[in-house]
Amino acid sequence: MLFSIGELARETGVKVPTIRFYESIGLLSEPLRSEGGQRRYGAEDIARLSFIRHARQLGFDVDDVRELIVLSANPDRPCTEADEIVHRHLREVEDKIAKLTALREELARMVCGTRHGRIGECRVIQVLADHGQCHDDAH
Amino acid sequence: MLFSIGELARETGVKVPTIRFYESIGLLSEPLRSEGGQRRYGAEDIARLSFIRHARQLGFDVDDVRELIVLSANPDRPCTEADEIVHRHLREVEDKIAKLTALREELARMVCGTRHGRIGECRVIQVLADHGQCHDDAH
DNA sequence: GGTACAACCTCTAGCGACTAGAGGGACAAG
DNA sequence: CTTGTCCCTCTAGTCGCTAGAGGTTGTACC
Repeated sequence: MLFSIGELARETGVKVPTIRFYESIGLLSEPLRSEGGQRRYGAEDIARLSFIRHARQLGFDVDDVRELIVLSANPDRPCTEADEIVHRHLREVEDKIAKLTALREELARMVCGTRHGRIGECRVIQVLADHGQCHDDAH
Repeated sequence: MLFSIGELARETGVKVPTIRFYESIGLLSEPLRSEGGQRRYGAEDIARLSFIRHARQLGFDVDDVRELIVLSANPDRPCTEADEIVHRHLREVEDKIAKLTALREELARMVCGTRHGRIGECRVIQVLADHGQCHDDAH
């Protein structure tokens, strides 16, 4: 009926120290304890921690996760806030993709065509030393 | 002829505390000092710090930058090592793009179609609570 | 009941690459 | 000589964990 922290870790795929960490920052509430002081969890803890893990894997930061937990506990409130959080995060992800894509182009153009030159003629080093050789000023 | 740290910052676009930080981790060598103990830089410091800034903007980590600096100081050595660093970094960037793109799809599918529902029926919360609703197990 | 050993506990420190702030000294212009 | 801006060092904080030290509890087996 009650699990140890190790069992909870196995059930959810979240590492033991991470579970304790989540408790310390208030993402998980304090669990019951055994007589000897060890943490004891129930089924609802598995659900909550799985929720947290999933949100983290989707890239939400801890504050967003906190907010999403509060929202999920209030089924009657409107969906707009949750939507807002996801939309904002989606925009951030798209931003990152755009930046990384520009970066990829820059790096691809940087690579020495001739793999056997000397540093003196190496495009990599030249480009690094002279930003003017880049296509995109933004990076 | 010699610049203060603030002037170096203005020339290169690197913030003053960051310059001191780079010195502390050995990316920049220790500069001359004024009689009163303030840092004094020359033209070659601008070149080196610009090189560093550029490499950082391209996403190279500090260890890579360190290596690239050493390489750039040895024009006679072959280009292969520099090439290796850039290729490795390029692969990392491509990896990140792939992961973020998968994430974007997942998030896009998560967003509530109806913006005026309640949390109880909100896809966002449902998906978070149940990983089975995701297309991609990898995240 | 004893013993072994894995799993648990708390606490502190470290990662990367900065950034912020406190509390004070140096320098240039007027 | 004063004003004000810049500079100095040092410490601590950011984010989300992760690693390790040093000690305690729980459980399985004999």
